[in-house]
Amino acid sequence: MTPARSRRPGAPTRTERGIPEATVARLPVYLRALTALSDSGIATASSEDLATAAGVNSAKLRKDLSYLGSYGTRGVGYDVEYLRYQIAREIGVTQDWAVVIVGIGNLGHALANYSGFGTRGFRIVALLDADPTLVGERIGDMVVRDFAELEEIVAADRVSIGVITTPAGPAQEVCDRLVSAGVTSILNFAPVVLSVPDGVDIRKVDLSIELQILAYHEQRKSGEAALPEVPELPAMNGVVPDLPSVGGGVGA
Amino acid sequence: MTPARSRRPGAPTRTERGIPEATVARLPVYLRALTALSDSGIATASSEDLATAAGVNSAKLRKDLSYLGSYGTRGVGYDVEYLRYQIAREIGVTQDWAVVIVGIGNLGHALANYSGFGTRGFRIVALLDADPTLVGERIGDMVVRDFAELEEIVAADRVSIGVITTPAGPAQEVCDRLVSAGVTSILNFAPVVLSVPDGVDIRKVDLSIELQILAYHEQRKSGEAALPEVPELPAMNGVVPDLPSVGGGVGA
DNA sequence: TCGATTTTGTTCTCACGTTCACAAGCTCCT
DNA sequence: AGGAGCTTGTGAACGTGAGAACAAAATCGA
Repeated sequence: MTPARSRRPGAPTRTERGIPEATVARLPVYLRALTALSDSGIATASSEDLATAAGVNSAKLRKDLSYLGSYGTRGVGYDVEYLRYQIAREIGVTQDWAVVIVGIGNLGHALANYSGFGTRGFRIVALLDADPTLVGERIGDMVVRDFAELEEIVAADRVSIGVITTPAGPAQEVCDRLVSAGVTSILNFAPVVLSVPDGVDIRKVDLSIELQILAYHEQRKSGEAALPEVPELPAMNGVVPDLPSVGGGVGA
Repeated sequence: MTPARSRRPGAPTRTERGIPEATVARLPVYLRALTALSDSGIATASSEDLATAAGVNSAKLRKDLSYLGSYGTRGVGYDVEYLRYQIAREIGVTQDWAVVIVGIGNLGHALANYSGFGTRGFRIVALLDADPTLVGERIGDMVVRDFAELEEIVAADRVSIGVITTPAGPAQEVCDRLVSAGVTSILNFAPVVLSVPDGVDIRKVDLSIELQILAYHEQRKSGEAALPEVPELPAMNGVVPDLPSVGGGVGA
């Protein structure tokens, strides 16, 4: 029936021109590596060179790039400038994305000052906070505005990306406001699980989770199998060894 | 030959009591969810309740927990306090981990002020910077010290975790110093790929990469298939459309 | 022009991760 | 005491990701 239904059993389920998520997450790394090579005046690089610069192995890199198209030349390698442009275009950083930052505490401050937001392609159009004592403060060449102006700003500047740097408490409410104002991508630094409707993308950066993952591995390095030995079922209805309020961090 | 070599073909390759990496990354999330439930005075929770609080599905949660042992009760659920303690112990946050932060720019500042480092279990023992104009500055109840004192501090306080918040330039050098001083886990905020010897764990938090991943998905939302159309092979040895220095961000 | 050399693009296989579905086990009610 | 009703723990199926390996294509030298 379907003319060329070449869905082999083991083939990754991707929509037409869709790129696997794992690959998407690596494209920015390749982009940065290419930029570094370009700045060093290198015009052509093999997959091996690129892979080394990006910290992955070359087979993976070649496979990743193959999802974008055939941009290399066999026997030669990749043209650095050309590949850089193709990846940038695929990611979407050839155009500018308007970004708002909500929650101007320590972290919001740091991000606002982050020079050029680390990478071009993103333009901070507003710093917002609900605290009246913060509104009006100058940070770099921007002024903190009232969170109430959110909808207006999003509409005026076609903002599609919001960054949440509030404490955990108000984060969900802020998130809901962002979504209903029209923001469809959110980067969340607050230590909570946010729920968003379909169609809205959300990514999370969580400091204390990263540290805890490191701690897990650290624990099995020093003193192999030296977990604090504890009775297996000591206290189903009684006392549990004292535990400082781990994991509950609600502060920003 | 080998007595009980029960390596079934499809079984995940894990060493004795080793937990899959994907599961380890979720344990801190469960820990936080349990703490929230505990703070609400809830003593018992089903896998469904927990899964909702943690933002995952219940089958995954149950499987994750099963790697730790059988801590639930069929027909009832999990004792919140007890499970919380077991996870905390497994991760290693029942003990204190000494942490140094290197690079007291905007971000380092923010992390230093991060109340209780978001989560107990981690204790910042030093803020370090090589810039003499920063050394001596007070941040909260700490004073910025000279990076040259690193080795001394690591040895004195048994520091095993280092956080790098320098610009990209000095990051590898800082990393090398940390490693040779005895630090075996590193959390890197600098936008570079760091190389470390075996036995040292490294995790990376990269703001601009997160934004670029969001941009990728954003691009295929608005204007489906509306990638800027560009000739497929226009400029192997010629001009490439102008591209601001994307991905090269070296600022902190 | 032809073969040697290099390096990409792709196929194949295996490992890992997620989800379904259900038996095992616990509690509670009759 | 026994059965009904939940909920866990896990076996099995499925989907995604990683890496080895190789055929296809391009360059270069003779």
